[in-house]
Amino acid sequence: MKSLKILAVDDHKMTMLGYKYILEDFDFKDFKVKMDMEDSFDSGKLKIEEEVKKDSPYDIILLDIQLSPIKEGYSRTGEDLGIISRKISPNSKIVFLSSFSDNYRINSIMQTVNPEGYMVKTEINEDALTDMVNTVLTAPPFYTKKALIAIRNRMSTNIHLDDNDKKLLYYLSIGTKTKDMVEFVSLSLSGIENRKRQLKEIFGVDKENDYKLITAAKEKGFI
Amino acid sequence: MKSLKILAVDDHKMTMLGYKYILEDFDFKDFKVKMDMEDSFDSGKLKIEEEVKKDSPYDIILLDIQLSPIKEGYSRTGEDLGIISRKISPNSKIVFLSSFSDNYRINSIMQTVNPEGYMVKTEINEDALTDMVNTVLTAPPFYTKKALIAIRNRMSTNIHLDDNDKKLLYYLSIGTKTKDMVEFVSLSLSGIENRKRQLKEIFGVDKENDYKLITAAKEKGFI
DNA sequence: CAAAAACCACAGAAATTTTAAGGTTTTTGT
DNA sequence: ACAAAAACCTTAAAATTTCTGTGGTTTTTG
Repeated sequence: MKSLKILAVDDHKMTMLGYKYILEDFDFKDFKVKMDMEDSFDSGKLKIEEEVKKDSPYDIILLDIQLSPIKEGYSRTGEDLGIISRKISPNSKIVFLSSFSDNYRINSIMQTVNPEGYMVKTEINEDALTDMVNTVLTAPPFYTKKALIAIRNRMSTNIHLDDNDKKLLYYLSIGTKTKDMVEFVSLSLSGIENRKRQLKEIFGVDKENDYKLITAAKEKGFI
Repeated sequence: MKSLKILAVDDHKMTMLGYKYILEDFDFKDFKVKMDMEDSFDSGKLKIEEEVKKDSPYDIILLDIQLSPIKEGYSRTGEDLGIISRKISPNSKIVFLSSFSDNYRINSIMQTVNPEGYMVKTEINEDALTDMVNTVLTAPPFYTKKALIAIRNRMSTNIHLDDNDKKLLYYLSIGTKTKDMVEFVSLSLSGIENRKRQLKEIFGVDKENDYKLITAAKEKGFI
Protein backbone atom coordinates (compact mmCIF):
# COMPACT_ATOMS: atom_id res chain seq x y z
CA MET A 1 0.00 0.00 0.00
CA LYS A 2 1.18 3.48 -0.86
CA SER A 3 2.63 5.43 2.01
CA LEU A 4 1.71 9.04 2.65
CA LYS A 5 4.53 11.25 3.85
CA ILE A 6 3.75 13.84 6.47
CA LEU A 7 6.11 16.19 8.25
CA ALA A 8 5.16 17.90 11.50
CA VAL A 9 7.11 20.88 12.75
CA ASP A 10 6.27 21.90 16.30
CA ASP A 11 8.35 22.52 19.37
CA HIS A 12 5.91 20.63 21.54
CA LYS A 13 7.22 17.15 20.92
CA MET A 14 4.50 15.43 22.88
CA THR A 15 1.77 17.05 20.88
CA MET A 16 3.36 15.87 17.67
CA LEU A 17 3.70 12.39 19.02
CA GLY A 18 -0.02 12.30 19.67
CA TYR A 19 -0.75 13.29 16.09
CA LYS A 20 1.75 10.75 14.83
CA TYR A 21 0.19 7.84 16.68
CA ILE A 22 -3.29 8.74 15.63
CA LEU A 23 -2.46 9.20 11.97
CA GLU A 24 -0.11 6.24 11.60
CA ASP A 25 -2.57 3.91 13.26
CA PHE A 26 -5.59 5.09 11.38
CA ASP A 27 -6.93 2.97 8.59
CA PHE A 28 -6.99 5.28 5.58
CA LYS A 29 -8.52 3.92 2.41
CA ASP A 30 -5.68 4.35 -0.06
CA PHE A 31 -2.54 4.82 1.97
CA LYS A 32 -0.65 4.36 5.18
CA VAL A 33 0.67 7.46 6.95
CA LYS A 34 4.37 7.81 7.68
CA MET A 35 5.05 10.87 9.79
CA ASP A 36 8.38 12.63 10.47
CA MET A 37 8.80 15.18 13.22
CA GLU A 38 11.03 18.22 13.63
CA ASP A 39 11.03 20.70 16.45
CA SER A 40 12.60 23.82 15.01
CA PHE A 41 12.50 26.15 12.08
CA ASP A 42 15.93 25.18 10.81
CA SER A 43 15.64 21.42 11.13
CA GLY A 44 12.18 21.57 9.59
CA LYS A 45 13.40 23.54 6.64
CA LEU A 46 16.33 21.21 6.16
CA LYS A 47 14.12 18.12 6.18
CA ILE A 48 11.79 19.59 3.59
CA GLU A 49 14.71 20.44 1.34
CA GLU A 50 16.23 16.99 1.70
CA GLU A 51 13.07 15.17 0.73
CA VAL A 52 12.54 17.47 -2.23
CA LYS A 53 16.09 16.76 -3.37
CA LYS A 54 15.44 13.03 -3.09
CA ASP A 55 12.45 13.65 -5.34
CA SER A 56 10.01 12.44 -2.70
CA PRO A 57 8.56 15.61 -1.21
CA TYR A 58 6.16 15.47 1.71
CA ASP A 59 2.53 15.10 0.84
CA ILE A 60 1.50 17.17 3.82
CA ILE A 61 3.42 19.59 6.01
CA LEU A 62 1.96 20.44 9.42
CA LEU A 63 3.27 23.67 10.89
CA ASP A 64 2.84 25.07 14.33
CA ILE A 65 2.66 28.83 14.25
CA GLN A 66 4.82 29.42 17.28
CA LEU A 67 8.18 27.82 16.75
CA SER A 68 11.32 27.99 18.82
CA PRO A 69 11.30 30.94 21.22
CA ILE A 70 13.12 33.86 19.64
CA LYS A 71 16.59 32.70 18.70
CA GLU A 72 19.60 34.99 18.65
CA GLY A 73 18.78 37.86 16.42
CA TYR A 74 15.32 37.67 14.97
CA SER A 75 12.79 34.92 15.27
CA ARG A 76 11.58 32.67 12.50
CA THR A 77 7.96 31.72 12.84
CA GLY A 78 5.89 28.90 11.45
CA GLU A 79 4.48 31.46 9.04
CA ASP A 80 7.95 32.13 7.67
CA LEU A 81 8.55 28.43 7.30
CA GLY A 82 5.26 28.14 5.47
CA ILE A 83 6.27 30.76 2.97
CA ILE A 84 9.56 29.01 2.34
CA SER A 85 7.94 25.57 2.13
CA ARG A 86 5.61 26.75 -0.60
CA LYS A 87 8.61 27.74 -2.64
CA ILE A 88 10.82 24.75 -2.18
CA SER A 89 8.09 22.13 -2.06
CA PRO A 90 5.17 23.50 -4.05
CA ASN A 91 3.32 20.20 -4.28
CA SER A 92 3.10 19.68 -0.55
CA LYS A 93 -0.18 20.57 1.13
CA ILE A 94 0.46 22.98 3.98
CA VAL A 95 -1.63 22.89 7.14
CA PHE A 96 -1.23 25.29 10.04
CA LEU A 97 -1.88 24.42 13.63
CA SER A 98 -2.29 27.22 16.11
CA SER A 99 -2.78 27.12 19.83
CA PHE A 100 -5.42 29.77 19.87
CA SER A 101 -7.55 31.48 17.32
CA ASP A 102 -5.75 34.70 16.56
CA ASN A 103 -7.73 36.66 14.02
CA TYR A 104 -4.79 38.60 12.78
CA ARG A 105 -2.43 35.70 12.44
CA ILE A 106 -4.94 33.61 10.56
CA ASN A 107 -5.67 36.38 8.11
CA SER A 108 -2.04 37.12 7.61
CA ILE A 109 -1.27 33.48 6.89
CA MET A 110 -4.15 33.28 4.47
CA GLN A 111 -2.44 35.94 2.42
CA THR A 112 1.18 34.98 2.75
CA VAL A 113 0.88 31.20 2.57
CA ASN A 114 -2.73 30.46 1.61
CA PRO A 115 -2.54 27.06 3.32
CA GLU A 116 -4.68 24.08 2.37
CA GLY A 117 -5.68 23.72 5.98
CA TYR A 118 -5.89 25.62 9.23
CA MET A 119 -6.69 24.02 12.57
CA VAL A 120 -7.01 25.57 15.99
CA LYS A 121 -5.51 23.08 18.41
CA THR A 122 -8.35 23.10 20.90
CA GLU A 123 -10.53 21.80 18.10
CA ILE A 124 -8.27 18.94 17.12
CA ASN A 125 -9.26 15.37 17.86
CA GLU A 126 -8.90 12.06 16.07
CA ASP A 127 -11.82 12.69 13.73
CA ALA A 128 -10.72 16.17 12.86
CA LEU A 129 -7.19 15.03 12.15
CA THR A 130 -8.12 12.19 9.85
CA ASP A 131 -10.75 14.33 8.15
CA MET A 132 -8.16 16.98 7.58
CA VAL A 133 -5.79 14.55 5.87
CA ASN A 134 -8.46 13.27 3.52
CA THR A 135 -9.85 16.69 2.73
CA VAL A 136 -6.55 18.39 2.17
CA LEU A 137 -5.47 15.71 -0.25
CA THR A 138 -8.62 15.51 -2.32
CA ALA A 139 -10.64 18.69 -1.92
CA PRO A 140 -9.01 21.47 0.04
CA PRO A 141 -9.40 23.60 2.01
CA PHE A 142 -10.00 22.30 5.52
CA TYR A 143 -10.56 24.87 8.26
CA THR A 144 -11.77 24.18 11.76
CA LYS A 145 -14.69 26.19 13.05
CA LYS A 146 -12.69 28.80 14.94
CA ALA A 147 -10.49 29.41 11.93
CA LEU A 148 -13.60 29.78 9.84
CA ILE A 149 -15.05 32.31 12.23
CA ALA A 150 -11.90 34.40 12.01
CA ILE A 151 -12.06 34.21 8.23
CA ARG A 152 -15.71 35.17 8.22
CA ASN A 153 -15.03 38.18 10.41
CA ARG A 154 -12.44 39.41 8.01
CA MET A 155 -14.43 38.71 4.88
CA SER A 156 -17.41 40.62 6.17
CA THR A 157 -15.58 43.91 5.92
CA ASN A 158 -13.96 45.62 3.01
CA ILE A 159 -11.80 47.91 5.01
CA HIS A 160 -8.41 48.32 3.44
CA LEU A 161 -5.48 49.49 5.51
CA ASP A 162 -2.06 50.44 4.27
CA ASP A 163 1.20 49.70 6.06
CA ASN A 164 1.08 52.85 8.13
CA ASP A 165 -2.42 52.12 9.33
CA LYS A 166 -1.48 48.60 10.35
CA LYS A 167 1.64 49.74 12.14
CA LEU A 168 -0.29 52.47 13.89
CA LEU A 169 -2.90 50.01 15.11
CA TYR A 170 -0.26 47.58 16.21
CA TYR A 171 1.76 50.09 18.21
CA LEU A 172 -1.41 51.50 19.66
CA SER A 173 -2.39 48.01 20.79
CA ILE A 174 0.87 47.54 22.66
CA GLY A 175 0.42 50.85 24.42
CA THR A 176 2.81 53.04 22.46
CA LYS A 177 2.16 56.71 23.02
CA THR A 178 1.01 58.63 19.98
CA LYS A 179 3.93 61.02 20.22
CA ASP A 180 6.40 58.13 20.21
CA MET A 181 4.97 56.57 17.10
CA VAL A 182 6.84 58.93 14.81
CA GLU A 183 9.80 56.62 15.40
CA PHE A 184 8.03 53.61 13.92
CA VAL A 185 5.47 54.99 11.52
CA SER A 186 6.76 57.04 8.62
CA LEU A 187 4.46 59.94 9.23
CA SER A 188 4.62 63.22 11.06
CA LEU A 189 2.90 63.55 14.40
CA SER A 190 -0.05 65.38 12.93
CA GLY A 191 -0.20 62.81 10.20
CA ILE A 192 -0.50 60.09 12.79
CA GLU A 193 -3.18 62.00 14.66
CA ASN A 194 -5.09 62.36 11.45
CA ARG A 195 -4.91 58.72 10.52
CA LYS A 196 -6.01 57.73 13.95
CA ARG A 197 -9.06 59.92 13.62
CA GLN A 198 -9.79 58.40 10.23
CA LEU A 199 -9.36 54.88 11.54
CA LYS A 200 -11.91 55.51 14.24
CA GLU A 201 -14.34 56.60 11.59
CA ILE A 202 -13.62 53.62 9.38
CA PHE A 203 -14.15 51.21 12.24
CA GLY A 204 -17.29 53.00 13.32
CA VAL A 205 -16.00 54.18 16.67
CA ASP A 206 -15.83 57.94 16.04
CA LYS A 207 -15.06 60.07 19.01
CA GLU A 208 -14.59 57.02 21.19
CA ASN A 209 -11.46 56.04 23.04
CA ASP A 210 -8.53 54.08 21.72
CA TYR A 211 -9.57 50.90 23.46
CA LYS A 212 -12.74 50.74 21.40
CA LEU A 213 -10.71 51.18 18.24
CA ILE A 214 -8.33 48.39 19.13
CA THR A 215 -11.17 46.06 20.04
CA ALA A 216 -12.92 46.71 16.76
CA ALA A 217 -9.73 46.20 14.78
CA LYS A 218 -8.94 42.98 16.60
CA GLU A 219 -12.39 41.62 16.06
CA LYS A 220 -12.03 42.08 12.37
CA GLY A 221 -8.56 40.59 12.31
CA PHE A 222 -6.45 43.63 11.61
CA ILE A 223 -4.28 43.30 14.72
CA MET B 1 -41.68 20.04 21.23
CA LYS B 2 -40.53 23.49 20.16
CA SER B 3 -41.06 24.31 16.52
CA LEU B 4 -38.37 25.96 14.42
CA LYS B 5 -39.58 28.51 11.92
CA ILE B 6 -37.89 28.58 8.54
CA LEU B 7 -38.74 30.70 5.52
CA ALA B 8 -37.51 29.79 2.06
CA VAL B 9 -37.60 32.33 -0.75
CA ASP B 10 -36.90 30.90 -4.17
CA ASP B 11 -38.70 31.07 -7.47
CA HIS B 12 -38.16 27.39 -8.09
CA LYS B 13 -41.12 26.06 -6.14
CA MET B 14 -40.21 22.43 -6.64
CA THR B 15 -36.76 22.92 -5.21
CA MET B 16 -38.21 24.51 -2.12
CA LEU B 17 -40.67 21.73 -1.74
CA GLY B 18 -37.84 19.27 -1.67
CA TYR B 19 -36.13 21.18 1.11
CA LYS B 20 -39.40 21.46 3.00
CA TYR B 21 -40.08 17.74 2.98
CA ILE B 22 -36.58 16.86 4.03
CA LEU B 23 -36.42 19.34 6.87
CA GLU B 24 -39.93 18.84 8.18
CA ASP B 25 -39.53 15.08 8.20
CA PHE B 26 -36.12 15.04 9.77
CA ASP B 27 -35.80 14.13 13.41
CA PHE B 28 -33.96 17.06 14.97
CA LYS B 29 -32.98 16.75 18.57
CA ASP B 30 -34.64 19.79 20.11
CA PHE B 31 -37.23 20.95 17.62
CA LYS B 32 -39.54 20.23 14.74
CA VAL B 33 -39.12 22.28 11.58
CA LYS B 34 -42.01 24.29 10.19
CA MET B 35 -41.17 25.78 6.82
CA ASP B 36 -42.94 28.54 4.89
CA MET B 37 -42.27 29.23 1.24
CA GLU B 38 -42.40 32.37 -0.88
CA ASP B 39 -41.44 32.74 -4.49
CA SER B 40 -40.69 36.41 -4.94
CA PHE B 41 -38.83 39.30 -3.45
CA ASP B 42 -41.94 41.18 -2.44
CA SER B 43 -43.88 38.32 -0.91
CA GLY B 44 -40.77 37.17 0.92
CA LYS B 45 -40.16 40.58 2.36
CA LEU B 46 -43.79 40.88 3.40
CA LYS B 47 -43.76 37.54 5.17
CA ILE B 48 -40.63 38.41 7.10
CA GLU B 49 -42.15 41.69 8.20
CA GLU B 50 -45.39 40.05 9.26
CA GLU B 51 -43.72 37.48 11.45
CA VAL B 52 -41.54 40.10 13.05
CA LYS B 53 -44.60 42.17 13.81
CA LYS B 54 -46.24 39.12 15.40
CA ASP B 55 -43.13 38.91 17.54
CA SER B 56 -42.26 35.48 16.21
CA PRO B 57 -39.54 36.10 13.66
CA TYR B 58 -38.16 33.29 11.55
CA ASP B 59 -35.28 31.36 13.05
CA ILE B 60 -33.75 30.79 9.65
CA ILE B 61 -34.28 32.51 6.31
CA LEU B 62 -33.15 30.66 3.18
CA LEU B 63 -32.61 32.90 0.18
CA ASP B 64 -32.01 31.99 -3.40
CA ILE B 65 -29.71 34.48 -5.05
CA GLN B 66 -31.59 34.68 -8.31
CA LEU B 67 -35.12 35.78 -7.63
CA SER B 68 -37.86 36.69 -10.03
CA PRO B 69 -36.54 37.55 -13.47
CA ILE B 70 -36.08 41.28 -13.73
CA LYS B 71 -39.40 42.86 -12.93
CA GLU B 72 -40.58 46.09 -14.50
CA GLY B 73 -37.98 48.65 -13.73
CA TYR B 74 -35.04 47.27 -11.84
CA SER B 75 -34.56 43.86 -10.38
CA ARG B 76 -34.43 42.95 -6.73
CA THR B 77 -32.10 40.10 -6.01
CA GLY B 78 -31.80 37.68 -3.15
CA GLU B 79 -28.84 39.73 -2.02
CA ASP B 80 -31.04 42.80 -1.70
CA LEU B 81 -33.58 40.81 0.26
CA GLY B 82 -30.79 39.58 2.51
CA ILE B 83 -29.71 43.12 3.31
CA ILE B 84 -33.26 44.09 4.16
CA SER B 85 -33.87 40.95 6.20
CA ARG B 86 -30.88 41.67 8.38
CA LYS B 87 -32.41 45.00 9.23
CA ILE B 88 -35.99 44.04 9.87
CA SER B 89 -35.29 40.64 11.42
CA PRO B 90 -31.84 40.83 12.98
CA ASN B 91 -32.18 37.65 15.01
CA SER B 92 -32.90 35.43 12.03
CA LYS B 93 -30.04 33.39 10.67
CA ILE B 94 -29.62 34.04 6.97
CA VAL B 95 -28.50 31.33 4.58
CA PHE B 96 -27.91 31.84 0.88
CA LEU B 97 -28.46 29.19 -1.75
CA SER B 98 -26.94 29.70 -5.16
CA SER B 99 -27.21 27.60 -8.27
CA PHE B 100 -23.57 27.88 -9.16
CA SER B 101 -20.47 29.02 -7.40
CA ASP B 102 -19.94 32.56 -8.51
CA ASN B 103 -16.83 33.94 -6.86
CA TYR B 104 -17.90 37.52 -7.18
CA ARG B 105 -21.39 37.06 -5.89
CA ILE B 106 -20.25 35.09 -2.89
CA ASN B 107 -17.69 37.68 -1.92
CA SER B 108 -20.12 40.49 -2.42
CA ILE B 109 -22.70 38.81 -0.22
CA MET B 110 -20.11 38.15 2.45
CA GLN B 111 -19.63 41.88 2.71
CA THR B 112 -23.17 43.15 2.31
CA VAL B 113 -25.05 40.50 4.29
CA ASN B 114 -22.43 38.38 6.03
CA PRO B 115 -24.77 35.39 6.10
CA GLU B 116 -24.59 32.62 8.66
CA GLY B 117 -24.56 30.11 5.83
CA TYR B 118 -23.83 29.77 2.15
CA MET B 119 -24.64 26.69 0.11
CA VAL B 120 -24.05 25.94 -3.54
CA LYS B 121 -27.07 23.99 -4.72
CA THR B 122 -25.16 21.23 -6.46
CA GLU B 123 -23.68 20.41 -3.07
CA ILE B 124 -26.98 20.24 -1.23
CA ASN B 125 -28.32 16.91 -0.06
CA GLU B 126 -30.21 15.72 2.98
CA ASP B 127 -27.15 15.56 5.19
CA ALA B 128 -25.89 18.95 4.16
CA LEU B 129 -29.29 20.51 4.75
CA THR B 130 -29.78 19.13 8.22
CA ASP B 131 -26.18 19.87 9.12
CA MET B 132 -26.67 23.41 7.97
CA VAL B 133 -29.69 23.90 10.21
CA ASN B 134 -27.89 22.61 13.28
CA THR B 135 -24.70 24.51 12.59
CA VAL B 136 -26.30 27.79 11.77
CA LEU B 137 -28.32 27.73 14.97
CA THR B 138 -25.57 26.75 17.35
CA ALA B 139 -22.19 27.57 15.84
CA PRO B 140 -22.20 29.47 12.57
CA PRO B 141 -21.00 29.76 9.92
CA PHE B 142 -21.83 26.90 7.58
CA TYR B 143 -20.34 27.06 4.09
CA THR B 144 -20.31 24.26 1.54
CA LYS B 145 -17.03 23.35 -0.06
CA LYS B 146 -17.45 25.38 -3.22
CA ALA B 147 -18.39 28.46 -1.25
CA LEU B 148 -15.34 27.90 0.89
CA ILE B 149 -13.10 27.67 -2.14
CA ALA B 150 -14.42 30.98 -3.41
CA ILE B 151 -13.79 32.52 -0.02
CA ARG B 152 -10.30 31.10 0.13
CA ASN B 153 -9.50 32.49 -3.30
CA ARG B 154 -10.50 35.92 -2.21
CA MET B 155 -8.79 35.78 1.18
CA SER B 156 -5.51 34.77 -0.37
CA THR B 157 -5.09 38.13 -2.00
CA ASN B 158 -4.95 41.60 -0.58
CA ILE B 159 -5.68 43.42 -3.73
CA HIS B 160 -7.91 46.39 -3.13
CA LEU B 161 -9.91 47.88 -5.96
CA ASP B 162 -11.91 51.08 -5.91
CA ASP B 163 -15.23 51.63 -7.64
CA ASN B 164 -13.67 52.67 -10.92
CA ASP B 165 -11.48 49.58 -11.03
CA LYS B 166 -14.43 47.31 -10.38
CA LYS B 167 -16.56 48.99 -12.99
CA LEU B 168 -13.74 48.86 -15.49
CA LEU B 169 -13.27 45.14 -14.94
CA TYR B 170 -16.96 44.53 -15.16
CA TYR B 171 -17.46 46.40 -18.40
CA LEU B 172 -14.36 44.82 -19.82
CA SER B 173 -15.76 41.40 -18.99
CA ILE B 174 -18.95 42.07 -20.91
CA GLY B 175 -16.97 43.18 -23.93
CA THR B 176 -17.31 46.93 -23.69
CA LYS B 177 -14.77 48.75 -25.82
CA THR B 178 -12.24 50.82 -23.91
CA LYS B 179 -13.24 53.94 -25.76
CA ASP B 180 -16.87 53.45 -24.77
CA MET B 181 -16.12 53.08 -21.09
CA VAL B 182 -15.89 56.82 -20.54
CA GLU B 183 -19.68 56.70 -20.44
CA PHE B 184 -19.73 54.39 -17.43
CA VAL B 185 -16.51 55.00 -15.58
CA SER B 186 -15.90 58.49 -14.28
CA LEU B 187 -12.48 58.81 -15.83
CA SER B 188 -11.03 60.18 -19.02
CA LEU B 189 -10.03 57.80 -21.76
CA SER B 190 -6.37 58.02 -20.90
CA GLY B 191 -7.27 57.54 -17.27
CA ILE B 192 -9.03 54.34 -18.15
CA GLU B 193 -6.10 53.16 -20.21
CA ASN B 194 -3.83 53.83 -17.29
CA ARG B 195 -5.93 51.97 -14.80
CA LYS B 196 -6.17 49.03 -17.11
CA ARG B 197 -2.40 48.87 -17.33
CA GLN B 198 -2.12 49.06 -13.58
CA LEU B 199 -4.73 46.36 -13.10
CA LYS B 200 -2.77 44.03 -15.32
CA GLU B 201 0.27 44.62 -13.15
CA ILE B 202 -1.67 44.10 -9.94
CA PHE B 203 -3.10 40.82 -11.18
CA GLY B 204 0.27 39.70 -12.46
CA VAL B 205 -0.65 39.63 -16.14
CA ASP B 206 1.47 42.52 -17.42
CA LYS B 207 1.58 42.98 -21.12
CA GLU B 208 -0.88 40.17 -21.63
CA ASN B 209 -4.28 40.44 -23.27
CA ASP B 210 -7.53 41.45 -21.65
CA TYR B 211 -8.78 37.91 -21.48
CA LYS B 212 -6.01 36.97 -19.10
CA LEU B 213 -6.85 39.94 -16.92
CA ILE B 214 -10.52 39.02 -16.75
CA THR B 215 -9.73 35.42 -15.96
CA ALA B 216 -7.40 36.40 -13.14
CA ALA B 217 -9.93 38.84 -11.72
CA LYS B 218 -12.70 36.27 -11.89
CA GLU B 219 -10.62 33.65 -10.22
CA LYS B 220 -10.03 35.92 -7.30
CA GLY B 221 -13.66 36.92 -7.09
CA PHE B 222 -13.52 40.50 -8.27
CA ILE B 223 -15.96 40.08 -11.15
C1' DC C 1 -2.63 71.37 39.86
C1' DA C 2 0.99 71.63 36.73
C1' DA C 3 3.08 69.13 33.05
C1' DA C 4 2.49 65.94 29.44
C1' DA C 5 0.04 63.98 26.09
C1' DA C 6 -3.73 63.88 23.06
C1' DC C 7 -6.69 66.23 20.15
C1' DC C 8 -8.15 69.69 16.65
C1' DA C 9 -8.05 73.06 12.69
C1' DC C 10 -5.99 75.14 8.97
C1' DA C 11 -2.73 76.83 5.40
C1' DG C 12 0.95 75.66 2.56
C1' DA C 13 4.06 71.84 0.75
C1' DA C 14 4.49 67.49 -1.24
C1' DA C 15 2.97 63.58 -3.47
C1' DT C 16 -0.16 61.24 -6.20
C1' DT C 17 -3.57 60.84 -9.71
C1' DT C 18 -5.89 62.56 -13.72
C1' DT C 19 -6.22 64.84 -18.03
C1' DA C 20 -5.15 66.28 -22.65
C1' DA C 21 -2.49 65.93 -26.60
C1' DG C 22 0.56 63.76 -29.34
C1' DG C 23 2.20 59.79 -31.29
C1' DT C 24 2.91 54.38 -32.45
C1' DT C 25 1.23 49.71 -32.64
C1' DT C 26 -2.35 46.32 -33.01
C1' DT C 27 -6.84 44.76 -34.36
C1' DT C 28 -10.85 44.71 -37.32
C1' DG C 29 -13.74 44.57 -41.33
C1' DT C 30 -13.95 44.35 -46.12
C1' DA D 1 -3.94 43.23 -48.23
C1' DC D 2 -5.28 47.61 -46.73
C1' DA D 3 -7.46 51.40 -44.60
C1' DA D 4 -9.91 52.71 -40.55
C1' DA D 5 -10.71 52.01 -35.82
C1' DA D 6 -9.32 50.89 -31.58
C1' DA D 7 -5.86 50.11 -28.32
C1' DC D 8 -1.71 51.37 -26.44
C1' DC D 9 2.07 54.46 -24.81
C1' DT D 10 4.51 58.75 -23.28
C1' DT D 11 4.75 63.25 -21.37
C1' DA D 12 3.73 67.76 -19.27
C1' DA D 13 0.43 70.42 -16.99
C1' DA D 14 -3.79 70.48 -14.03
C1' DA D 15 -6.39 68.70 -10.40
C1' DT D 16 -6.83 66.26 -6.37
C1' DT D 17 -5.44 64.14 -2.35
C1' DT D 18 -2.49 63.53 1.40
C1' DC D 19 1.01 65.19 4.55
C1' DT D 20 3.36 68.60 7.35
C1' DG D 21 4.06 72.34 10.49
C1' DT D 22 2.17 75.53 13.44
C1' DG D 23 -0.62 77.23 17.04
C1' DG D 24 -3.85 76.43 19.62
C1' DT D 25 -7.62 73.74 23.17
C1' DT D 26 -8.90 69.76 25.82
C1' DT D 27 -7.94 65.64 28.35
C1' DT D 28 -5.03 62.62 31.00
C1' DT D 29 -1.39 61.69 34.27
C1' DG D 30 1.67 61.86 38.24
